Amino acid sequence: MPPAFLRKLNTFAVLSQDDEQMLDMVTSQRGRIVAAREDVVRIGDRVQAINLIASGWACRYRMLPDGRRQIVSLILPGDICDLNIFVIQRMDLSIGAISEVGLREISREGLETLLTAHPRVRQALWWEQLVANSIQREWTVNLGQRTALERIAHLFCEIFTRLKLVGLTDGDSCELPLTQIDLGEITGLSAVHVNRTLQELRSTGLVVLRSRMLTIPNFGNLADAGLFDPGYLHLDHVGRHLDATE
Amino acid sequence: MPPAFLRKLNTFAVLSQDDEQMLDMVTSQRGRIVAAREDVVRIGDRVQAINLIASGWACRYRMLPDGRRQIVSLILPGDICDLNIFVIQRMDLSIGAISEVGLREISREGLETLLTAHPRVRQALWWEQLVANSIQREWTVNLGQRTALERIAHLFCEIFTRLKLVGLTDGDSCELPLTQIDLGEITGLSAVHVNRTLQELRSTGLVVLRSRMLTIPNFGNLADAGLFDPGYLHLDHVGRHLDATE
DNA sequence: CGCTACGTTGAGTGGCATCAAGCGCGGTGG
DNA sequence: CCACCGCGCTTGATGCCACTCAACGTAGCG
Repeated sequence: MPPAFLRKLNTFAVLSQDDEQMLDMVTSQRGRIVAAREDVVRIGDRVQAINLIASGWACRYRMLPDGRRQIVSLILPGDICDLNIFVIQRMDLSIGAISEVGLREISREGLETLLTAHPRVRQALWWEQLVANSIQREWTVNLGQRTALERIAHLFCEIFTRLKLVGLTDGDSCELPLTQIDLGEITGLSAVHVNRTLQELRSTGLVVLRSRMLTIPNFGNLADAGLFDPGYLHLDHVGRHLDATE
Repeated sequence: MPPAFLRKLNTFAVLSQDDEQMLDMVTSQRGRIVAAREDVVRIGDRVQAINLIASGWACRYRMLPDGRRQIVSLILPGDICDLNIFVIQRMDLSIGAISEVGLREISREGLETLLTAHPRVRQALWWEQLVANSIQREWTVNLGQRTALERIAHLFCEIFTRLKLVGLTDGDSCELPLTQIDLGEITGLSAVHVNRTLQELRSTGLVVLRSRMLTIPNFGNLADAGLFDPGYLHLDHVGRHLDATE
């Protein structure tokens, strides 16, 4: 199976073999492993390279002075940690590993080559950014307007859909390395209330959740419960060539 | 006084006279006026050009099927409605005018000229985007972690700071064309509770609010109340040349 | 086998929503 | 000119959703 990020970019533009080779070269120069619950980069760090998540889950988060913590976005396999970070000197928030994370680093020169000499890759990367922004806005809606149950249902729908895009689902199941505390910091709820809401989702058969594995027996039902409309993920754009692989 | 957007871009990069002339040309080709409470663009609309807000306030918002509405971001004078929208066919959310809005349209060709032939403008536009993303994340924190009073205090600090950047403050005052309903749809609170929270902010002297005018007698106090840390607005980057104008 | 992290459960509380009514003001038309 | 209306602001009463505090269960692990 192709790596997640290739699979993902390929859905946003039809890449040539040449494009893919260049991508492979640029992303296989340097990498590292970050243990679960460690920081990938910390707020204030000097920006060296762009990190691409090859495996594992990470998140962007911000702390308030009194210790409250908000996870502002999830970074799943194939996702890039902020392209536009190159115009910045220092990180303006921290990125933490949720599970063990495998990183690939993209150097400034490598990125510039991609952007200038590979227009289809450039297009795909623009899409990546656009979708990331759109997700960020949807989270605003989630936190501002939805009830606890809707928030969690919506989150699960989003996660499942994003993982499916990069081939990390298995039937109606996928991994879910988030603790209930994590879920609370994503949805703006207390861990206790997350627990009770999960029980409700379970008892109504909307989700099955055990040993870090999420199963969604009927996606439509969960989507209804979470008012999930996948439009903001812009899957409608997904490349024509997918017809061949699906 | 220079137009807001020029003033803003100039804080993100030092523009030459040539840069400014080109910007002026590109943005003065076409424009339109949108009345208060009308939509600037509607979800599903075909994307024609990039809109730049020359005057007035607008907002991006999303509706839920049952009528709930969330304002996901404020667009103030000098702000651009999504650069990366050119890779999209149709708008994925609506933009509404809060007060009467004066728009300038940037054509695809005009934008491409700017991005390729004017590196400093390109840099400034990247910054614009980066800051917009950062603001979006901060709103996630606001909705997820802060109390009603903190949310509104934080919002006021952000608005005042952003307006100050483009020269639209007057001492410790600025315009605030938002209704309490708008404030509720921004902060995820009911209009009734916004009202009561505003009274609390007023009675403690943190803000003065009357006839669409916001006054912040002591910015530090309000910032403390809202846990406002301006780092996410990246003002520290603001150009060296500002020394001359301030 | 104790430690730690995570999950679960119960009781009590409170922040914010909802419902409802009234007020003030500017706009509009008879 | 004034009655009328609509919109936004204000206030009170009531209730619920979600928080806090606290205790206990459970599983992985050194």
